[in-house]
Amino acid sequence: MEIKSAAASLTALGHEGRLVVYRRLVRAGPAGLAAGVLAREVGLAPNTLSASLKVLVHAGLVTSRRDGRSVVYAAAFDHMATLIAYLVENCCLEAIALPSCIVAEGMS
Amino acid sequence: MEIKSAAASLTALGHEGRLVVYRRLVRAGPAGLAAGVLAREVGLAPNTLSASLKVLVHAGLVTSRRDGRSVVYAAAFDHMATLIAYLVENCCLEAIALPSCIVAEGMS
DNA sequence: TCCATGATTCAAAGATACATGAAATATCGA
DNA sequence: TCGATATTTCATGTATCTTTGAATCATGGA
Repeated sequence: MEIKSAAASLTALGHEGRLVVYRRLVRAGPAGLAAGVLAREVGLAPNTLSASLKVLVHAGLVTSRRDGRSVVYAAAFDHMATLIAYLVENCCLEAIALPSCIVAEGMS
Repeated sequence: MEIKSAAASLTALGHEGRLVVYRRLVRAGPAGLAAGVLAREVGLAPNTLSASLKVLVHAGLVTSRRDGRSVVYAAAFDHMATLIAYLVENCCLEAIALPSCIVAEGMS
């Protein structure tokens, strides 16, 4: 992962509202959640949530697909795994031996 | 780690300039680096760097101590370990079994 | 086709963040 | 104390972010 992508991902998550949204999507698992359901659950206006999701999708942390009238959003677990690996490799002490532990057994 | 602290840390790192600064401090290890040296190495004006360091310190990611005429900054490795643990616990799939691997062997 | 539902886009306003020159503060040595 | 070095603070202008109401777009059913 390049530094620009890492910074974009960190910025996207560095907003309490978006972090709440992302965490809710993580709990929803790969099946994801429709935008409307998500809006009700996290207590955001539909347009506000749409803006937050746009940032998360643009950063690569979330994917979307249309399902009938709904648009279903899901956490991109592989992207988060890559981000965590970046932090471990670049932002930790003596981290050379760790990534395999995280990436291999971790998430995705 | 609380969500507010996590968001603040992610925001602090979600800025390419600050991420570069933080990575340089990580490479410097626990001994840290003086502000002036850091400014020269990352190519930032002293006052600009000072502002970036202020954000990182406020987020808890970096510590500072005065050493003579210099102020030495160092990465707070334990804080980063906590942040990574937060991401693994809250933002990953089936992460229940993982944190010990990271926190125990990881960094700090 | 027409309507209802689900979601996004647009525009505008207010709030924050960013970088920078100039000034101020802190420390040390002469 | 005086000057030099190291760093921070302040003030400023600019840019970006965030939210929200209103309008628009997309889909499916009658």
